[in-house]
Amino acid sequence: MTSTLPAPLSSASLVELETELIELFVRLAGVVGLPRSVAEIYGVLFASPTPLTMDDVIGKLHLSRGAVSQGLRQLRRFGAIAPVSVPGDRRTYLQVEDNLRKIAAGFLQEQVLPQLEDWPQRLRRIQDLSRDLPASDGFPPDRARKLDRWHQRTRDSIPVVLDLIGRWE
Amino acid sequence: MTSTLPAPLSSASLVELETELIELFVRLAGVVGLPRSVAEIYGVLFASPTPLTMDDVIGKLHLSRGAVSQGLRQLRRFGAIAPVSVPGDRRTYLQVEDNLRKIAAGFLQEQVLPQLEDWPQRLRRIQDLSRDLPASDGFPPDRARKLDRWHQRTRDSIPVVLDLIGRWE
DNA sequence: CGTTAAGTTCAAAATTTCTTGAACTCGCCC
DNA sequence: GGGCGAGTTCAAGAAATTTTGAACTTAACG
Repeated sequence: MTSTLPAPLSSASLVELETELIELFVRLAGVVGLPRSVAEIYGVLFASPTPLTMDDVIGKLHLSRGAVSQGLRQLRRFGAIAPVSVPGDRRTYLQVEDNLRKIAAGFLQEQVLPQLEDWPQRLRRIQDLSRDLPASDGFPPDRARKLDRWHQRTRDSIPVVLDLIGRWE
Repeated sequence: MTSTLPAPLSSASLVELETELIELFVRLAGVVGLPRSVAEIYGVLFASPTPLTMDDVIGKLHLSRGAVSQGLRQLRRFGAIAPVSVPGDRRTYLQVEDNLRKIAAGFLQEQVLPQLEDWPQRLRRIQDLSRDLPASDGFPPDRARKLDRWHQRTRDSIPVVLDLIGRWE
């Protein structure tokens, strides 16, 4: 166990269980397009029964301080980890969130929705252009309508999916 | 409109509508981690009322023959486009699939599920390791169980999600 | 205040991923 | 069979992404 409060500066390497967990999360991260380092960090924190400091994490992985700092930021951004403070200790301890619904919701909110934000304007523009076009030149008008539906249905589905995931743990 | 049957070798560039559609799909591709070129190809095909040949696509995009060939392969692999043959014409024409359910299903099947395939073995291994570990050394056993549930729920949810999407178009 | 430790930032290096283009395969037609 | 056009492959190059590490910021403490 690493980092009791006076911080033993442990640089213990990974035990096999940690390695396996990390490998699992690395695969998962691949699916959603997150870098390996982020998965490794999450894996280390997931394997630990107690919150760890940044230096604990660095000690366990072959990653620089900078990489860990940025990885932690990403994980915090979508709520996959939470900072914990311990009175009388300057350092910030990191604790995993292991409620998948919360993580998924954060991920959607922070990494997916921003990408879909300007769809309405773009779709309107596409509708306009397709109307102004010589009908013979043939962008099929049902395609424009179809895109609209894709957008609406995507937006409508997100809460449903979150609700679905919400029934999980 | 490009490529009537005797193939006019048109190298027309993109009209604005095409540019806008492509930009839309490029964003979408970003969300699911597909390269820009794949999105561009899909955009060109989506904009066209009739199926196009590979050379039509090359003529419209700044992409080499090789890149287009590989991009088309990816799109075919998960059913986002379909090859069409025209009697008396050696070339293969490409037609978009614009049914989102089919595309999503193909994508899950080909790009996501393979990544989750070995979870059962990995999870069993993790369970074993965590049992063999000094309990004091503290991988919380509920975490191992939680991972199991993540896996089960993920598998169970895929059909539900596909069904949800299935109600769309 | 000045010192120090924790954590962040960012330009440059390393790595990974994508694209190019020329060589190759395949099947059709004469 | 030989030639040709359509399409694929893959090693090398280009581009994008990730990581490093040293300089910087911030805030706690004496």
